Amino acid sequence: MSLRHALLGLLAEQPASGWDLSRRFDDLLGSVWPAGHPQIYGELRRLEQEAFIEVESEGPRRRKAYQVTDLGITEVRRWLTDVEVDHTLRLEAVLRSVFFWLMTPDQLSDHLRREAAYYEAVAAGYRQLAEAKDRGDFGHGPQTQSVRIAAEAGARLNTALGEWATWALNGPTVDANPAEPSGQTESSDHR
Amino acid sequence: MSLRHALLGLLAEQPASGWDLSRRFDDLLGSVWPAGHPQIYGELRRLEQEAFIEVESEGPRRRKAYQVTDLGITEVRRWLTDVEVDHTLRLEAVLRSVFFWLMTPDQLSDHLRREAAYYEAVAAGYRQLAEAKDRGDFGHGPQTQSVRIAAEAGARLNTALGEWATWALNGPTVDANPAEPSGQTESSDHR
DNA sequence: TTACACATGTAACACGTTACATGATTTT
DNA sequence: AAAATCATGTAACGTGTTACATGTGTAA
Repeated sequence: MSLRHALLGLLAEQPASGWDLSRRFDDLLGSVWPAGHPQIYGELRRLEQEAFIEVESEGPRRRKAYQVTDLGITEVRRWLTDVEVDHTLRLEAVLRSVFFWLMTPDQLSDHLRREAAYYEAVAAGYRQLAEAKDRGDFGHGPQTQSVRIAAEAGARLNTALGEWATWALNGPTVDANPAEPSGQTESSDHR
Repeated sequence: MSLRHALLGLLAEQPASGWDLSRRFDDLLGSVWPAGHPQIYGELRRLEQEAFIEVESEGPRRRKAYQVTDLGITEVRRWLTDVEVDHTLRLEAVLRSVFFWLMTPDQLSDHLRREAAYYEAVAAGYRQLAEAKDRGDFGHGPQTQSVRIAAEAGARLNTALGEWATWALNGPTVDANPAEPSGQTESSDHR
């Protein structure tokens, strides 16, 4: 039940309509938490009923902007501090890897090359976003900083996946060294 | 619709019952693709109806072991080679980071420390598994090798997340260097 | 005036989780 | 004899996706 808290969190920044929120999910959050507009509108209706949000204004073409109530703010904060993080992750790419032995070597290397390229491109996108934030292109408010942290995750995760695909491509059996030379995390390693 | 293909893939290794498959998801795949037993039994029924699998044997306490049919093998292979990978990922931890600004500095650093510890522990587990595979504790068959690759992903991803949390803890603003200096790609997109 | 972006919603379906129910075999 | 584990399933619910439906304001 993260969607409702995500919506509350976004509304804590500034009032927004279902449309706006839908956009923000597509642009920003979509890559870690996809949400289609039907789900968003539905959740907004429920959040309003439960008094976590209220209509702030009504605009042109029947746009309705919502804002969080105090109750809503309290609720996001409670979620952030008191509710255990759900660490479940869903990664089809890794699931598939368990079945790589069913592919021919040619199919597999083709696949891995595509994957590596994909992840590197995505990682580059996040790195650009991170740099823009660091340059101050979006100000230096606390919200911007939070997004900066999220972008860092996007960069690091996709970089890791790209490197993983490349590693797998070069035949892990040939290369005898394990997952990461053991040891603790030094700052920026690899690459 | 990855569950059915995952089931076919697991059955391609060896015949197994719903119970066995449920266990393998819990132990092995659960961390990248969770599936409860009700879903598994349901999917098995459908797979049997569609002739992708068939009952191999019936054991004690009405255990039913299934095996893949040729049609089933063809279907997993088709999935692996012809169906685009769904790159959607779902990571509550990263979603939350967008709302870190709603937490007090104390709450946040406490949170990040826990997160870092969690990911490091999980990463260590995967590294152990990887080492065991490399030592040949499970033989050197192609299936083992695929699992080795999956374990590598688990190690790398969780290491990356642990490092991310540590990085975030040390105040990203203070540390001026971006996500990873390396190459810059032309105005890249992400999504 | 036509097309496009804005804006909201419903309905049907697919997927996933939790709770409940049942019973057989093995271990203590 | 009781408890634990093996083993399968149903029902209800919650979440997420796709397709469909509708209409408004703005720019070409």
